[in-house]
Amino acid sequence: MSEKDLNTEQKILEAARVVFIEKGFEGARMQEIADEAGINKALLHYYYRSKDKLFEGVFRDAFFELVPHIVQLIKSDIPLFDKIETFVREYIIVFQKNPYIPGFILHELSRNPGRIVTMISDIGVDPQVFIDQVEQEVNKGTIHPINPYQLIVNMLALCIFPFVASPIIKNIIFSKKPGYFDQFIEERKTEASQFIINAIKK
Amino acid sequence: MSEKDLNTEQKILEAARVVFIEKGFEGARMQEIADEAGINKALLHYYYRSKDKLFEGVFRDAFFELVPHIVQLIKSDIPLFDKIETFVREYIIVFQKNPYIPGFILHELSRNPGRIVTMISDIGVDPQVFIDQVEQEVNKGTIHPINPYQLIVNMLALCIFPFVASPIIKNIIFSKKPGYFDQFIEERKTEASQFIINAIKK
DNA sequence: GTCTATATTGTGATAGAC
DNA sequence: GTCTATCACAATATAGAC
Repeated sequence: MSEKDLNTEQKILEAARVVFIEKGFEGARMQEIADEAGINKALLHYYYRSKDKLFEGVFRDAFFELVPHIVQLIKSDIPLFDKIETFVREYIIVFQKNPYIPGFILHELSRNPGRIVTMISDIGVDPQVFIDQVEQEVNKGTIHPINPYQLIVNMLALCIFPFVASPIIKNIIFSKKPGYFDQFIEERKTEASQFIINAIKK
Repeated sequence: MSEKDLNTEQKILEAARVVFIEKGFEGARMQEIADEAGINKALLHYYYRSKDKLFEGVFRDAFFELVPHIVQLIKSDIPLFDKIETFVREYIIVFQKNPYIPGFILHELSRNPGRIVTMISDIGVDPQVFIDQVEQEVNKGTIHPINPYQLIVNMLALCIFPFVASPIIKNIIFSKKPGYFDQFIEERKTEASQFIINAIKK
Protein backbone atom coordinates (compact mmCIF):
# COMPACT_ATOMS: atom_id res chain seq x y z
CA MET A 1 0.00 0.00 0.00
CA SER A 2 1.68 3.20 -1.13
CA GLU A 3 1.46 6.56 0.61
CA LYS A 4 -1.13 7.79 -1.87
CA ASP A 5 -3.60 5.18 -0.76
CA LEU A 6 -3.71 6.39 2.82
CA ASN A 7 -6.31 8.84 3.99
CA THR A 8 -5.19 12.01 5.73
CA GLU A 9 -5.56 10.71 9.24
CA GLN A 10 -3.42 7.66 8.46
CA LYS A 11 -0.85 9.79 6.66
CA ILE A 12 -0.53 12.01 9.71
CA LEU A 13 -0.12 9.12 12.09
CA GLU A 14 2.47 7.50 9.87
CA ALA A 15 4.39 10.78 9.50
CA ALA A 16 4.21 11.40 13.24
CA ARG A 17 5.51 7.93 13.83
CA VAL A 18 8.54 8.52 11.64
CA VAL A 19 9.41 11.89 13.17
CA PHE A 20 8.67 11.10 16.83
CA ILE A 21 10.55 7.82 16.72
CA GLU A 22 13.60 9.41 15.18
CA LYS A 23 13.63 12.68 17.14
CA GLY A 24 11.74 11.94 20.34
CA PHE A 25 8.91 14.05 21.72
CA GLU A 26 11.00 17.07 22.65
CA GLY A 27 13.02 17.00 19.45
CA ALA A 28 10.08 16.56 17.09
CA ARG A 29 8.51 19.62 15.41
CA MET A 30 4.90 19.77 14.33
CA GLN A 31 6.11 21.49 11.16
CA GLU A 32 8.34 18.55 10.34
CA ILE A 33 5.51 16.10 10.86
CA ALA A 34 3.28 18.18 8.58
CA ASP A 35 5.99 18.25 5.90
CA GLU A 36 6.53 14.51 6.21
CA ALA A 37 2.79 13.98 5.75
CA GLY A 38 2.62 16.43 2.85
CA ILE A 39 0.08 18.69 4.54
CA ASN A 40 0.21 21.81 6.73
CA LYS A 41 0.39 22.28 10.47
CA ALA A 42 -3.23 23.33 10.92
CA LEU A 43 -4.46 19.95 9.74
CA LEU A 44 -2.48 18.21 12.44
CA HIS A 45 -4.47 20.11 15.02
CA TYR A 46 -7.68 19.43 13.20
CA TYR A 47 -7.22 15.67 13.48
CA TYR A 48 -5.33 15.51 16.75
CA ARG A 49 -5.91 18.36 19.12
CA SER A 50 -2.36 18.73 20.38
CA LYS A 51 1.20 17.50 20.04
CA ASP A 52 0.68 15.51 23.23
CA LYS A 53 -2.35 13.67 21.86
CA LEU A 54 -0.58 12.90 18.61
CA PHE A 55 2.45 11.62 20.48
CA GLU A 56 0.35 9.48 22.75
CA GLY A 57 -1.10 7.69 19.74
CA VAL A 58 2.31 7.01 18.28
CA PHE A 59 3.77 5.86 21.56
CA ARG A 60 0.94 3.53 22.41
CA ASP A 61 1.14 1.91 19.00
CA ALA A 62 4.89 1.38 19.27
CA PHE A 63 4.61 0.12 22.81
CA PHE A 64 1.84 -2.33 22.12
CA GLU A 65 3.54 -3.49 18.98
CA LEU A 66 6.49 -4.72 21.03
CA VAL A 67 5.69 -5.46 24.63
CA PRO A 68 2.64 -7.76 24.50
CA HIS A 69 4.43 -9.74 21.81
CA ILE A 70 7.24 -10.71 24.16
CA VAL A 71 5.00 -11.07 27.18
CA GLN A 72 3.07 -13.72 25.28
CA LEU A 73 6.20 -15.50 24.16
CA ILE A 74 7.68 -15.50 27.66
CA LYS A 75 4.49 -17.02 29.05
CA SER A 76 3.99 -19.54 26.27
CA ASP A 77 4.11 -23.26 26.88
CA ILE A 78 7.21 -24.39 24.98
CA PRO A 79 10.48 -25.91 26.25
CA LEU A 80 12.91 -23.41 27.79
CA PHE A 81 15.72 -23.68 25.27
CA ASP A 82 13.30 -23.47 22.34
CA LYS A 83 11.70 -20.48 23.97
CA ILE A 84 15.04 -18.71 24.29
CA GLU A 85 15.95 -19.39 20.67
CA THR A 86 12.60 -18.17 19.40
CA PHE A 87 12.63 -15.14 21.62
CA VAL A 88 16.05 -14.00 20.47
CA ARG A 89 15.44 -14.62 16.78
CA GLU A 90 12.00 -13.03 16.59
CA TYR A 91 12.94 -10.02 18.63
CA ILE A 92 16.10 -9.25 16.69
CA ILE A 93 14.14 -9.52 13.44
CA VAL A 94 11.60 -6.98 14.70
CA PHE A 95 14.37 -4.55 15.67
CA GLN A 96 16.21 -5.11 12.41
CA LYS A 97 13.14 -3.72 10.68
CA ASN A 98 12.60 -0.93 13.21
CA PRO A 99 16.02 -0.09 14.63
CA TYR A 100 14.94 3.21 16.23
CA ILE A 101 12.05 1.78 18.21
CA PRO A 102 13.94 0.41 21.21
CA GLY A 103 15.72 3.70 21.86
CA PHE A 104 12.50 5.60 21.36
CA ILE A 105 10.53 3.59 23.88
CA LEU A 106 13.28 3.51 26.47
CA HIS A 107 13.96 7.23 26.22
CA GLU A 108 10.32 8.25 26.37
CA LEU A 109 9.68 5.97 29.31
CA SER A 110 12.58 7.42 31.24
CA ARG A 111 11.36 10.92 30.38
CA ASN A 112 7.92 10.10 31.70
CA PRO A 113 7.79 6.84 33.67
CA GLY A 114 4.24 7.59 34.78
CA ARG A 115 3.10 6.94 31.23
CA ILE A 116 3.80 3.26 31.62
CA VAL A 117 1.53 2.84 34.61
CA THR A 118 -1.53 3.65 32.54
CA MET A 119 -0.57 1.00 30.01
CA ILE A 120 0.49 -1.90 32.16
CA SER A 121 -2.98 -2.80 33.29
CA ASP A 122 -3.93 -3.40 29.66
CA ILE A 123 -1.37 -6.16 29.31
CA GLY A 124 -1.44 -9.29 31.39
CA VAL A 125 2.06 -8.90 32.79
CA ASP A 126 3.05 -11.86 34.86
CA PRO A 127 6.51 -13.37 34.59
CA GLN A 128 5.49 -16.12 36.99
CA VAL A 129 5.05 -18.78 34.29
CA PHE A 130 8.58 -18.20 33.07
CA ILE A 131 9.96 -18.14 36.61
CA ASP A 132 8.31 -21.46 37.39
CA GLN A 133 9.62 -22.94 34.17
CA VAL A 134 13.18 -21.90 35.00
CA GLU A 135 12.94 -23.23 38.54
CA GLN A 136 11.61 -26.55 37.28
CA GLU A 137 14.60 -26.92 34.99
CA VAL A 138 16.88 -26.09 37.89
CA ASN A 139 15.21 -28.77 40.01
CA LYS A 140 15.46 -31.29 37.19
CA GLY A 141 19.17 -30.51 37.08
CA THR A 142 19.17 -29.57 33.39
CA ILE A 143 20.41 -26.03 34.06
CA HIS A 144 22.56 -24.33 36.66
CA PRO A 145 20.81 -22.48 39.49
CA ILE A 146 20.02 -18.97 38.30
CA ASN A 147 17.82 -16.12 39.41
CA PRO A 148 15.05 -16.10 36.77
CA TYR A 149 14.81 -12.30 36.92
CA GLN A 150 18.47 -11.98 36.03
CA LEU A 151 17.86 -14.37 33.15
CA ILE A 152 14.94 -12.36 31.76
CA VAL A 153 16.90 -9.12 31.90
CA ASN A 154 19.88 -10.83 30.27
CA MET A 155 17.70 -12.02 27.39
CA LEU A 156 16.26 -8.56 26.86
CA ALA A 157 19.67 -6.92 27.18
CA LEU A 158 21.35 -9.11 24.58
CA CYS A 159 18.57 -8.50 22.05
CA ILE A 160 17.86 -4.82 22.60
CA PHE A 161 21.17 -3.25 23.55
CA PRO A 162 22.89 -3.51 20.14
CA PHE A 163 20.18 -1.32 18.64
CA VAL A 164 20.13 1.24 21.43
CA ALA A 165 23.90 1.52 21.33
CA SER A 166 24.45 1.26 17.60
CA PRO A 167 26.35 4.57 17.26
CA ILE A 168 28.88 3.43 19.86
CA ILE A 169 29.15 -0.04 18.40
CA LYS A 170 29.50 1.15 14.82
CA ASN A 171 31.90 4.01 15.50
CA ILE A 172 33.98 2.77 18.39
CA ILE A 173 33.94 -1.01 18.54
CA PHE A 174 33.66 -1.58 14.79
CA SER A 175 35.57 1.54 13.76
CA LYS A 176 38.03 -0.61 11.82
CA LYS A 177 35.26 -2.66 10.20
CA PRO A 178 32.92 -0.29 8.37
CA GLY A 179 29.66 -1.91 7.32
CA TYR A 180 30.13 -4.85 9.64
CA PHE A 181 27.14 -3.99 11.82
CA ASP A 182 24.48 -5.61 9.63
CA GLN A 183 26.35 -8.86 9.40
CA PHE A 184 26.98 -8.72 13.14
CA ILE A 185 23.24 -8.47 13.80
CA GLU A 186 22.53 -11.28 11.38
CA GLU A 187 24.95 -13.56 13.22
CA ARG A 188 23.47 -12.49 16.50
CA LYS A 189 20.11 -14.10 15.81
CA THR A 190 21.68 -17.45 16.61
CA GLU A 191 24.83 -16.43 18.51
CA ALA A 192 22.95 -14.67 21.30
CA SER A 193 20.67 -17.58 22.06
CA GLN A 194 23.61 -19.99 22.02
CA PHE A 195 25.38 -17.67 24.45
CA ILE A 196 22.43 -17.73 26.83
CA ILE A 197 21.90 -21.47 26.60
CA ASN A 198 25.60 -22.16 27.16
CA ALA A 199 25.50 -19.91 30.19
CA ILE A 200 22.73 -21.84 31.92
CA LYS A 201 22.86 -25.45 30.71
CA LYS A 202 24.74 -28.02 32.75
CA MET B 1 33.64 19.94 48.91
CA SER B 2 30.21 21.51 49.31
CA GLU B 3 28.39 23.56 46.74
CA LYS B 4 29.36 26.78 48.49
CA ASP B 5 33.03 26.12 47.79
CA LEU B 6 32.62 26.04 44.04
CA ASN B 7 33.18 29.12 41.94
CA THR B 8 30.45 30.24 39.58
CA GLU B 9 31.83 28.53 36.52
CA GLN B 10 32.02 25.21 38.34
CA LYS B 11 28.56 25.67 39.81
CA ILE B 12 27.16 26.23 36.33
CA LEU B 13 28.84 23.19 34.87
CA GLU B 14 27.66 21.02 37.74
CA ALA B 15 24.09 22.33 37.45
CA ALA B 16 24.12 21.86 33.69
CA ARG B 17 25.35 18.33 34.20
CA VAL B 18 22.46 17.50 36.49
CA VAL B 19 19.81 18.98 34.22
CA PHE B 20 21.16 17.84 30.86
CA ILE B 21 21.76 14.29 32.05
CA GLU B 22 18.26 14.00 33.43
CA LYS B 23 16.36 15.84 30.68
CA GLY B 24 18.57 15.56 27.60
CA PHE B 25 19.55 18.48 25.39
CA GLU B 26 16.11 19.12 23.94
CA GLY B 27 14.31 18.72 27.25
CA ALA B 28 16.68 20.88 29.29
CA ARG B 29 15.83 24.56 29.90
CA MET B 30 18.43 27.24 30.48
CA GLN B 31 16.18 28.62 33.20
CA GLU B 32 16.24 25.32 35.05
CA ILE B 33 20.01 25.16 34.85
CA ALA B 34 20.23 28.70 36.21
CA ASP B 35 17.88 27.82 39.08
CA GLU B 36 19.84 24.67 39.85
CA ALA B 37 23.04 26.73 39.98
CA GLY B 38 21.41 29.44 42.08
CA ILE B 39 22.08 32.19 39.56
CA ASN B 40 20.18 33.77 36.66
CA LYS B 41 20.04 32.96 32.98
CA ALA B 42 22.22 35.84 31.84
CA LEU B 43 25.21 34.47 33.69
CA LEU B 44 25.00 31.19 31.81
CA HIS B 45 25.56 33.10 28.60
CA TYR B 46 28.31 35.13 30.16
CA TYR B 47 30.36 32.00 30.94
CA TYR B 48 29.23 29.80 28.06
CA ARG B 49 28.08 31.58 24.96
CA SER B 50 25.20 29.28 24.09
CA LYS B 51 23.19 26.28 25.18
CA ASP B 52 25.11 24.25 22.61
CA LYS B 53 28.48 25.17 24.04
CA LEU B 54 27.34 24.42 27.58
CA PHE B 55 25.96 21.07 26.50
CA GLU B 56 29.12 20.17 24.67
CA GLY B 57 31.12 20.62 27.86
CA VAL B 58 28.76 18.42 29.84
CA PHE B 59 28.63 15.74 27.20
CA ARG B 60 32.38 15.54 26.72
CA ASP B 61 32.94 15.20 30.44
CA ALA B 62 30.37 12.42 30.76
CA PHE B 63 31.69 10.64 27.71
CA PHE B 64 35.32 10.77 28.73
CA GLU B 65 34.44 9.76 32.25
CA LEU B 66 33.08 6.45 30.98
CA VAL B 67 34.51 5.36 27.68
CA PRO B 68 38.30 5.61 28.12
CA HIS B 69 37.86 3.83 31.44
CA ILE B 70 36.52 0.70 29.79
CA VAL B 71 38.77 0.95 26.77
CA GLN B 72 41.74 0.77 29.14
CA LEU B 73 40.31 -2.16 31.04
CA ILE B 74 39.50 -4.08 27.88
CA LYS B 75 43.06 -3.61 26.65
CA SER B 76 44.73 -4.35 29.97
CA ASP B 77 47.00 -7.34 30.46
CA ILE B 78 45.09 -9.53 32.90
CA PRO B 79 43.63 -13.04 32.45
CA LEU B 80 40.36 -13.15 30.54
CA PHE B 81 38.07 -14.37 33.30
CA ASP B 82 39.53 -11.88 35.79
CA LYS B 83 39.08 -9.17 33.23
CA ILE B 84 35.42 -10.02 32.75
CA GLU B 85 34.78 -10.06 36.49
CA THR B 86 36.51 -6.74 37.03
CA PHE B 87 34.81 -5.17 34.03
CA VAL B 88 31.33 -6.13 35.18
CA ARG B 89 31.82 -5.16 38.81
CA GLU B 90 33.49 -1.80 38.18
CA TYR B 91 31.09 -0.77 35.48
CA ILE B 92 27.97 -1.61 37.44
CA ILE B 93 29.34 0.33 40.41
CA VAL B 94 29.85 3.40 38.23
CA PHE B 95 26.29 3.19 36.91
CA GLN B 96 24.88 2.56 40.36
CA LYS B 97 26.24 5.98 41.31
CA ASN B 98 25.18 7.63 38.03
CA PRO B 99 22.14 5.73 36.79
CA TYR B 100 21.13 8.36 34.23
CA ILE B 101 24.47 8.55 32.44
CA PRO B 102 24.10 5.52 30.15
CA GLY B 103 20.75 6.64 28.81
CA PHE B 104 22.02 10.17 28.42
CA ILE B 105 25.06 9.21 26.37
CA LEU B 106 23.21 6.71 24.22
CA HIS B 107 20.34 9.07 23.48
CA GLU B 108 22.52 12.05 22.67
CA LEU B 109 24.73 9.95 20.42
CA SER B 110 21.77 8.66 18.49
CA ARG B 111 20.43 12.21 18.22
CA ASN B 112 23.74 13.39 16.82
CA PRO B 113 26.06 10.53 15.83
CA GLY B 114 28.46 12.97 14.18
CA ARG B 115 29.42 14.20 17.63
CA ILE B 116 31.18 10.95 18.34
CA VAL B 117 33.50 11.20 15.36
CA THR B 118 35.18 14.28 16.77
CA MET B 119 35.85 12.47 20.01
CA ILE B 120 37.03 9.06 18.91
CA SER B 121 40.42 10.20 17.72
CA ASP B 122 41.19 11.40 21.24
CA ILE B 123 40.88 7.89 22.64
CA GLY B 124 43.10 5.06 21.55
CA VAL B 125 40.28 2.76 20.51
CA ASP B 126 41.58 -0.61 19.50
CA PRO B 127 39.79 -3.77 20.53
CA GLN B 128 42.55 -5.86 18.93
CA VAL B 129 44.26 -6.74 22.21
CA PHE B 130 41.03 -8.16 23.56
CA ILE B 131 40.27 -9.97 20.33
CA ASP B 132 43.71 -11.61 20.35
CA GLN B 133 43.26 -12.59 23.96
CA VAL B 134 39.93 -14.26 23.26
CA GLU B 135 41.31 -16.10 20.25
CA GLN B 136 44.27 -17.34 22.25
CA GLU B 137 41.93 -18.82 24.84
CA VAL B 138 39.94 -20.46 22.08
CA ASN B 139 43.13 -21.98 20.65
CA LYS B 140 44.21 -23.17 24.09
CA GLY B 141 40.83 -24.87 24.35
CA THR B 142 39.87 -23.12 27.59
CA ILE B 143 36.78 -21.50 26.09
CA HIS B 144 34.32 -22.33 23.31
CA PRO B 145 34.82 -20.68 19.93
CA ILE B 146 33.13 -17.28 19.98
CA ASN B 147 33.18 -14.15 17.89
CA PRO B 148 35.06 -11.68 20.11
CA TYR B 149 32.91 -8.79 18.87
CA GLN B 150 29.78 -10.56 20.02
CA LEU B 151 31.43 -11.11 23.37
CA ILE B 152 32.33 -7.45 23.82
CA VAL B 153 28.81 -6.32 22.98
CA ASN B 154 27.38 -8.95 25.33
CA MET B 155 29.52 -7.66 28.18
CA LEU B 156 28.45 -4.09 27.55
CA ALA B 157 24.81 -5.09 27.12
CA LEU B 158 24.60 -6.99 30.40
CA CYS B 159 26.12 -4.10 32.36
CA ILE B 160 24.46 -1.13 30.71
CA PHE B 161 21.00 -2.30 29.71
CA PRO B 162 19.48 -2.59 33.20
CA PHE B 163 20.08 1.12 33.75
CA VAL B 164 18.81 2.22 30.35
CA ALA B 165 15.69 0.11 30.75
CA SER B 166 15.06 0.65 34.45
CA PRO B 167 11.48 1.96 34.01
CA ILE B 168 10.49 -1.16 32.11
CA ILE B 169 12.29 -3.45 34.52
CA LYS B 170 10.89 -1.78 37.62
CA ASN B 171 7.32 -1.36 36.40
CA ILE B 172 6.77 -4.38 34.21
CA ILE B 173 9.15 -7.16 35.14
CA PHE B 174 9.34 -6.33 38.86
CA SER B 175 5.82 -4.94 39.13
CA LYS B 176 5.04 -7.47 41.87
CA LYS B 177 8.29 -6.81 43.71
CA PRO B 178 8.49 -3.11 44.56
CA GLY B 179 11.90 -1.96 45.67
CA TYR B 180 13.61 -5.08 44.35
CA PHE B 181 15.62 -3.22 41.72
CA ASP B 182 18.47 -2.12 43.99
CA GLN B 183 19.01 -5.62 45.32
CA PHE B 184 18.80 -6.96 41.78
CA ILE B 185 21.63 -4.64 40.70
CA GLU B 186 23.69 -5.55 43.73
CA GLU B 187 23.39 -9.26 42.87
CA ARG B 188 24.22 -8.50 39.29
CA LYS B 189 27.76 -7.38 40.05
CA THR B 190 28.70 -11.05 40.40
CA GLU B 191 25.79 -12.79 38.60
CA ALA B 192 26.45 -11.13 35.26
CA SER B 193 30.12 -12.06 35.13
CA GLN B 194 29.31 -15.64 36.15
CA PHE B 195 26.75 -15.74 33.36
CA ILE B 196 29.33 -14.61 30.82
CA ILE B 197 32.03 -16.96 32.03
CA ASN B 198 29.63 -19.92 32.07
CA ALA B 199 28.62 -19.07 28.53
CA ILE B 200 32.15 -19.25 27.15
CA LYS B 201 34.16 -21.64 29.33
CA LYS B 202 34.52 -25.25 28.35
C1' DG C 1 30.68 39.49 37.65
C1' DT C 2 26.03 39.74 38.43
C1' DC C 3 21.73 41.50 37.89
C1' DT C 4 17.01 43.29 35.45
C1' DA C 5 14.86 44.19 31.38
C1' DT C 6 14.26 43.33 26.65
C1' DA C 7 15.04 41.72 22.06
C1' DT C 8 14.47 37.85 18.90
C1' DT C 9 13.29 33.79 17.34
C1' DG C 10 10.90 29.42 17.33
C1' DT C 11 6.83 26.70 18.02
C1' DG C 12 2.32 24.97 19.40
C1' DA C 13 -2.17 26.31 18.68
C1' DT C 14 -6.30 28.96 16.77
C1' DA C 15 -9.35 31.97 13.56
C1' DG C 16 -11.49 32.31 9.60
C1' DA C 17 -11.81 32.09 4.39
C1' DC C 18 -12.79 28.74 0.91
C1' DG D 1 -11.42 19.09 5.09
C1' DT D 2 -7.85 22.00 3.85
C1' DC D 3 -5.62 26.15 3.50
C1' DT D 4 -3.30 31.02 4.87
C1' DA D 5 -2.52 34.14 8.29
C1' DT D 6 -1.85 35.08 12.91
C1' DC D 7 -1.82 34.68 17.92
C1' DA D 8 0.31 33.68 22.28
C1' DC D 9 3.76 32.13 24.68
C1' DA D 10 8.08 29.93 25.70
C1' DA D 11 12.96 29.85 25.29
C1' DT D 12 17.50 31.39 23.81
C1' DA D 13 20.17 35.20 23.67
C1' DT D 14 21.66 40.13 24.32
C1' DA D 15 21.88 45.17 26.20
C1' DG D 16 22.98 47.87 29.62
C1' DA D 17 22.87 49.39 34.62
C1' DC D 18 25.33 48.55 38.79
